[in-house]
Amino acid sequence: MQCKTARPHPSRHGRLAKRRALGSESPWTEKRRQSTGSVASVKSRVTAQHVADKAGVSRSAVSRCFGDGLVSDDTRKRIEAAAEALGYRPNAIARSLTGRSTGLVALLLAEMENPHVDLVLKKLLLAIAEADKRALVIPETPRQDVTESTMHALDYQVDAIIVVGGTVSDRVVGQLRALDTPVFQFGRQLDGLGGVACDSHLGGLLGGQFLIRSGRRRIAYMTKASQTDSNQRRRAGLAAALDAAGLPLLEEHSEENSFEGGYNAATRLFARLERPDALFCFNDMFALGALQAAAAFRLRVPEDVAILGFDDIPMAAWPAFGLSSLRPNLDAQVARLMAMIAEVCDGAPPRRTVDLVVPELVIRRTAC
Amino acid sequence: MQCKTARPHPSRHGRLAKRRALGSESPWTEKRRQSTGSVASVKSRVTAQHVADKAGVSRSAVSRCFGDGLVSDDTRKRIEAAAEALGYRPNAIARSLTGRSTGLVALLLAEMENPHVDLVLKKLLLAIAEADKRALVIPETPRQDVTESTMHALDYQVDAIIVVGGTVSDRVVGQLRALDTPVFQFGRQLDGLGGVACDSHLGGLLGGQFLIRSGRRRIAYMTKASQTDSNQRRRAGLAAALDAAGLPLLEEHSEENSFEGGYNAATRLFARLERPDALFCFNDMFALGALQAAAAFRLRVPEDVAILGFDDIPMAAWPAFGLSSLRPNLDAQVARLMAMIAEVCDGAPPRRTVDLVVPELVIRRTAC
DNA sequence: CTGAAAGCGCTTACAG
DNA sequence: CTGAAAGCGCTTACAG
Repeated sequence: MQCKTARPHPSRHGRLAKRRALGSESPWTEKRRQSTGSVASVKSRVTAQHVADKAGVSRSAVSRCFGDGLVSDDTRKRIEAAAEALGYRPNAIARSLTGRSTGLVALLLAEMENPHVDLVLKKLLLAIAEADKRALVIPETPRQDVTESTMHALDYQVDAIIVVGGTVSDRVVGQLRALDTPVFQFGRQLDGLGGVACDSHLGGLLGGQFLIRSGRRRIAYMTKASQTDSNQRRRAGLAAALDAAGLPLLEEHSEENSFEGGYNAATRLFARLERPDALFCFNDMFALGALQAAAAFRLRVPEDVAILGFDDIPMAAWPAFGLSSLRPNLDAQVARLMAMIAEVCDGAPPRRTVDLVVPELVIRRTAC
Repeated sequence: MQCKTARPHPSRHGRLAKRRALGSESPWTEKRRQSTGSVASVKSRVTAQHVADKAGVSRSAVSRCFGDGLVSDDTRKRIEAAAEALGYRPNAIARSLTGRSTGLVALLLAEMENPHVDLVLKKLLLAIAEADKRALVIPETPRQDVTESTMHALDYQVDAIIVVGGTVSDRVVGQLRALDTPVFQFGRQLDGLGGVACDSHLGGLLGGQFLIRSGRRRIAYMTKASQTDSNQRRRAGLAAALDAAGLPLLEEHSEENSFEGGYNAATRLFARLERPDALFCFNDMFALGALQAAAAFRLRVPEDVAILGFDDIPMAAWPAFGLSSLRPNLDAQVARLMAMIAEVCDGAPPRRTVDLVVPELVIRRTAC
C-alpha cells in the first residue's frame, strides 16, 4: 500500500510569484477552488507564508513567534491573530528537518502477549504525551524483528527509542548501542544499554524470604522454559533465599508464558509424590493458571499450597483471585525512563546503565 | 521538555562546497571526526548526496533508485552498492515533505480502561505495520482531549486518523469531518464519519433471543450509566428481542464500566425481591464482576442465573470463568478498516459510512 | 536514462 | 527587533 497524495503536483512558480498570486486572500478560499473534489479541503495546508502575508510580516517573524519567541509584542499580536484566523499550526515534519528534534519517541514492542505489557504500554504512552512528545509504536511482527523495527524508527529520525520486553539478542544490542539515536530498554537488564527495570533478583529474594517466613518448606519456582534475563534473575533471587535457609529449590517449566502454561505446569507439580507447599510463579498469568490447577486438585489456597505471582497485574487484586504478588512499581520506572529521555534531549550523552526499581511485596489471599 | 539536537549548527557553505569538502571520503569518517563526544556517531546522518558521490551519480538518480525506480540496471547496481556500504536509508521525514505521504497513521485512543481496547490496539498496530505504515499513537490525557490529539496528529501530516473508543461529541465529529486528513472511527457508529464497528444492535438481539430460547424470563440489561452509542444499540437490540417475546426489560446501572462496577450492579440486582434469571452485560469485564457477585450470593450459574457478556475478551475463555459472550470479530473489523485506509491512500474520497461486522455468539458455561 | 534546478515548509545565522 | 537568504534531505518536472 503506497500512499500518494491525491492533489496534483503544485505548479512551479517561485515563492515570490506565489505570494503575489495569493495576495491577502485567505488560503482556505484558494484551496477550495483548487479542490479536485476527492480530497476535500482546508486546514493543514496553511503555511507560515500565509500567516506572514496576512500579518504583514516576514516568514522569519512567524517562525520566531512559534519558536524561540524573539519578536516584539506588536508583531506577536498581529501574527497570533493571523494564525488564529487561518488556523495555522507549524508543520512538525518540516520543522524537524532544520535540525530540531522530531518530537517523536519510538516504542519498539518486542512482546505483546502478557497483559503486563499492556499496562506498560499505556503508561508509557501517557508519559510520552505528558512530556509533549509523540509515540511512534512499532510492533514486532512475524516479518519484522527488532532490527527491522529499529530501522523504521530511524527512518523517522526519532529522538529516542524504547525497547519494551521481548528477547533482544546480544548482537542486536550491539547494533543498538552503536546508533546515533539513544536507545533505552524497559524491563530488561542487558549490558551496555541504558534503561529501567524492576529489580528482579531482589523480587525473587523478597518473595522467597516471605514464603520461608510463613513456614513453607517445599518451594517451587514455576517459569516458562526460555532463559530470559528477568526470569534468571528472579530465580537466582529465590535460590539465594532458599540457600540461606538451607532449603531446596524445586522447579517446573512450561513452554508458554500464559494462563494455560501455568495451569499445566502446576498440574505436573501437584501430581508429584511430594507436593510443594508453595509456588513462586514467574508472573501473574502463570500464577492464575496455577491457582486454577489448585482448585482442580481441590487444594486449599493458601493452607495446602501458597501461590505467589509477579507483576501485580490489575486482575491480581480482583476478589475472585486475591493473588499475592510482587509489584514492579511501574510509575517509578516510567518516571525514571522519561527523565533519562529528557536528559538526552537536553544534549547529555545517553546513559548506559539500567536503573533498578525495588519491587513491593503485595500480600493478598493466595500467600500470607 | 524541549528537545534540541546536540550537534552544533552546521556551517554555512553551500552544497557544492560541501561536496568538495567531502570528496569521496565516507561520511562516517567525517562524522566521527566532527563528533562532539556526546552524541557519538554514525548511521542515520548518511544522505542521498553521500551515496550519489560514492556511486558517481546525481542525487536525482539516487532518489529515483529508492523511489519510482526509473534507472538503468548499471546505475542501480552502483547506487545500491554505495547505499549498502554507507548504510543509507532515505529520510522518511524529508521524503514526505515533497508531497508524498508520511506513511504515518494516527491512532487516537479515547479510552484505555477496557481490556478489549488493549486487544484492538494490538491488532491495529500489527495491521498498520503489515501495511508498511507507522502508527503514531496519541492517548487522550487529562490535559488533552480528542480535539487536541487530532491537532497533534495533524502537525505530523498523517495519512489517516483512526479514533478508537471513547465518547466523541457531535461537535468534534463535525470538526473531524471537515479535515483534509481522512478520519475513521473504530468501534463506534457516529454519523458522517467512516469506519467499522461491531453490529451492536444485532448483538443485543442475538443475545436476547438466545437467553429467551434457553428459557429465561426475567432478563436484565447491565450497563454503565453513560449513554454511549454502542451501549444504546446493544440495549435496543435486546429490547427488540424481549418485546417480540412479550417479556419485560429489567435494567441496572453502574457508574464505572469495570469489574467492580459489574460486581456492584449485579449485587443490587440480586438483592431485588424478584431476582432476574439472566444478566446481559454491556461487556465482559462487567460480566465477570457479575459472576463474582453471583458467587457471593451463592447463586448457581447458569442454573439460577445466566450471565452473558460482550466482547469475548481472552479471559472469557479461561476455565475459571467459561463466560458466554458475543465475539465482535475484530480481525474482520481491522481488515475492513485497513482496506478503507488503503482506498484513501490510493486517492479515493474517504468513506462516510460505517461497516458493521456481525458478532458471533460464543456459548460457554455461564449461559447455555 | 540522467543531471541541474526548483521546491516542500520550516529555521537560523547574518546584516541591518 | 526584523527580513532576505541559505539550508535541512528529499522529489519531480524539465531539458537534454
